[in-house]
Amino acid sequence: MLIAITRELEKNLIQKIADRYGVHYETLNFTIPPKIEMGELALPVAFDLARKVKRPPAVIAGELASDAGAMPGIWKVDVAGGYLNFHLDRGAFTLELAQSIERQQFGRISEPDQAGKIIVEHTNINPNKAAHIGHLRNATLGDSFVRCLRFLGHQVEVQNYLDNTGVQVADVVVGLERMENKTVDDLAGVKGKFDYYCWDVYARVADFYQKSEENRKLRSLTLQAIEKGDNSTAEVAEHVAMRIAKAHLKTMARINVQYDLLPRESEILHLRFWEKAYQLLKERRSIYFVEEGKNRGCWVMNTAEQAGSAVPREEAEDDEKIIVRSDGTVTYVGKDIAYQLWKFGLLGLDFNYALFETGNDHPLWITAREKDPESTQPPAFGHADRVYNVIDSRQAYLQNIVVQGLKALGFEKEAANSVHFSYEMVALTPACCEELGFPLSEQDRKRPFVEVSGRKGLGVKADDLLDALVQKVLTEIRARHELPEEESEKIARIVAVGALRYFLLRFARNTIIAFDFKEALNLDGETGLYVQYAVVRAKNIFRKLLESGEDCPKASDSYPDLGEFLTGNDEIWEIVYLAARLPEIVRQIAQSLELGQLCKYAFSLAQKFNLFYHRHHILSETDKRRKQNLLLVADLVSRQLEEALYLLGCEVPPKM
RNA sequence: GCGCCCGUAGCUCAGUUGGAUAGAGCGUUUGACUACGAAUCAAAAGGUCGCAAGUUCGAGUCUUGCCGGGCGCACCA
Repeated sequence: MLIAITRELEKNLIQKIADRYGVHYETLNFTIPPKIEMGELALPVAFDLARKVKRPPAVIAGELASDAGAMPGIWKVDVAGGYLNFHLDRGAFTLELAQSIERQQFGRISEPDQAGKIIVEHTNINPNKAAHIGHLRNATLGDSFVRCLRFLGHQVEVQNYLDNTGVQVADVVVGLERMENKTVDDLAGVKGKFDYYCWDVYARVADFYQKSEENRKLRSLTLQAIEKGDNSTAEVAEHVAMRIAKAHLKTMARINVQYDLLPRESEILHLRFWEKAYQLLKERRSIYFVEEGKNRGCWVMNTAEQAGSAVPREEAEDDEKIIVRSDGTVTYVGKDIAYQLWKFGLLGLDFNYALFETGNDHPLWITAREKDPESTQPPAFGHADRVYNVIDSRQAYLQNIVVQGLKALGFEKEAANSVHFSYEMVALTPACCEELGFPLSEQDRKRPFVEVSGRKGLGVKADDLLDALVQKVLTEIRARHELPEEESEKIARIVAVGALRYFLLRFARNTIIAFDFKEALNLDGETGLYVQYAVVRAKNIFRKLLESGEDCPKASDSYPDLGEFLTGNDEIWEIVYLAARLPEIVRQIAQSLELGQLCKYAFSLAQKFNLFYHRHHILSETDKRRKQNLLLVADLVSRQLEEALYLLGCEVPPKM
C-alpha cells in the first residue's frame, strides 16, 4: 500500500523531472523526514539536480512541489531546505490500512517481487550431540527469514541437512563403541536425554585420540565402516544420528521452528549424487588431477581469479582446493556441490522420500534410500530458482567454492542465485564460562569472548537455556497472577520463547553475540516480552469492551471525522504510519537479510503503542466518535504487532 | 603472508542505496498506580562515531593510510 503509493509517486516524479529538466533517473531514493509534522516521505533529489542543471536546490524543489501537488494519495507537498516533503491523506490512508489488515494483507501489495521457488537451508546441526546456542541463532535466523519470504508471497521450501555419515558422528561412535563399550542394544536402553549423553561422550573423545596412535586410527576405520554400511558400527551411527536428529527437531519445535525436508548425506552417497556431479565436473574440466607436489593424487578445483598454465606449479598449489582426496574419497565441499546442484534441479537425479513422524501437524519429509511404494506422493522437492544457505561466516570460504563450482560448470545464473546467508557465531563471555564451571587460561580470561567448542564440551545447551528462561518467567508469572499451574506454564513457554528468539534476532548478522546469562535472561527493556506485553494490553481493551456489551469497530464502519482527528494528533498519526510500514520493513529484510530490523521495528511500534495506551484512556472516553477513532488505531497497531511477532516466531500469550 | 569482518554513550547494541539536530536498551538519578494490569510511562545526565587525510552541496556510512581486535586460508566439516 505504502509501497504502491511510493512507486506511483516515483514514476510520476521521474516523468516530471525528465519533462522539466531533461534529466533521467531510473529510481528515486525516498527517505523519511525526521519529524512526522514534516510529512511521511522526503526526497532529496533537488540537491542532485542542482548540480546537474546548475540552479539552487530550493528553487528546484519548489518547482517540483508544484508539479507534484495533485498526485493520488498525496495531501500536500512542501519544501524544506532542498527537501521535497510529501504529506499523505491521513484519514483515507488509515482506513485503507485498516481494511487491508482486515483482509490479512497487513498493508502489503499482493504479488511477490520476483516469482520462483526459494529453498532455505538452515539448522544443519551435526547429529552427534545436543544443540547449543549457536545452533539456535542459525535456526531462528533461518526460520524468521522463511516467515518473511512467505509473508511477501514467495514459495519457500525449508531444508535441514543431516550430515549423518560425517566425521563428527564417527567421533561419537568411536566414543560409544570403544570408550563406553556400547552396542546398539545398549544404546537403545539409554534413558533420558540422549543428545546430552552424547555431548559428554563427544567431549571426551579428543582425550581418547590423544592417548595413542591406535586410538586415532579408529576414527577413519569407523568412518569407512559407516560409509560402507551393513555392519554393527554403521548401525550404531544410524541409531545415534537419527535419535539425535529427533532430539534436535524437538528442541527446535520448542522455539517454533519447522522444516519441510531433511536431506541426508547418506542418500547423497548411496544414490550416487556425488558420482554424477564428479562426472560433470570432470567433463567440464572444472576440476583436474594433480600429478605432483603436495596435492599429488588429488582432484582439485582452482580457486584463483584467473587460473592458467602461465602460473607456476608452486603458486597454483596455493589456490587449489581438494575436492577428491588421494585415497579416492570425496570432501565435504564436493558433496555440497552435488547437493547444491540438486537444489537447482541441475543434477538429473532425485532422492526417494518418506514421511517423517514428528507429532505435529506440519508434514515433514526425509530422504530415503529406497522408494516406499506405500508412501503418499511427496511434493516436488528441489528445482529452486534461488537458494539461501544459512551458515555461519567462518564457512564463507567453502560457500564460495561451492558457488565457484557452479560457475565452473557453466551455471552462472544459479551461481548468482546461491546466497550464503552468513552470520557470526555465538561465543561465550569469559564470565559465562566460569559460571559453567569451565576453567580458563589467563590468556582466555582477557579475551572479549571464548568460542563455543563441541569438542571440549564447552557451550550452553539449547534446552538448558530454554528451561532456565521458562523457570524465570514462571516465577514472575506466579508473583503476578494466581493461575492454575498448567496455564502458568503455557504462558511461561510463550514468553520464554519470545524472549529467546527476540534476543537472538535483534543483533545484526555480523555481530558476534558474546553470550551472557544475565543478558539473555533479561526480561526488561528491549525484549520480545515488551512487544508481547503491548499486544496483551491492546487485547485487554477489546476484551473489556466486548464484556461491557459494546462492539469492536470494523474497518468498514464509517469514521466521519477520522481525517480531522489524525490531522490534529501527530503522535497518533505517527503510530498509524509506522504500523503501515510493516511490509516495507519485511521487504527490506528480503534484501538485507537483517532480521534485527524487524525486531527494532516491532519494538519501536510497541513503544509508541505503550505511550499511546498511557496517554489515551480509551474505555473511559466519553466522546463516542473519538473513542471509535482511538479503538480503530489500537486495533490496527495491535494486529500489525501480532503479525510482526509471528514473523519473529513469537506468539502472544492470553495474559502476562 | 594473503583474504574477509569489526572499533559509535559506563556496558550491550542500532543507524537503509551517503541526507535534515547520531539513536535504543541496560545501568545511574528523579518522578507517576483509587485507571484498559506499572513486565508500564515521563524526565535528566551521558558522544573528538578508534586516529589522520581525501571525495562533495552533505560522511558514523564511500576511498586511502595508520592503530587496536576477531575470523578464515586442511587430503575436518
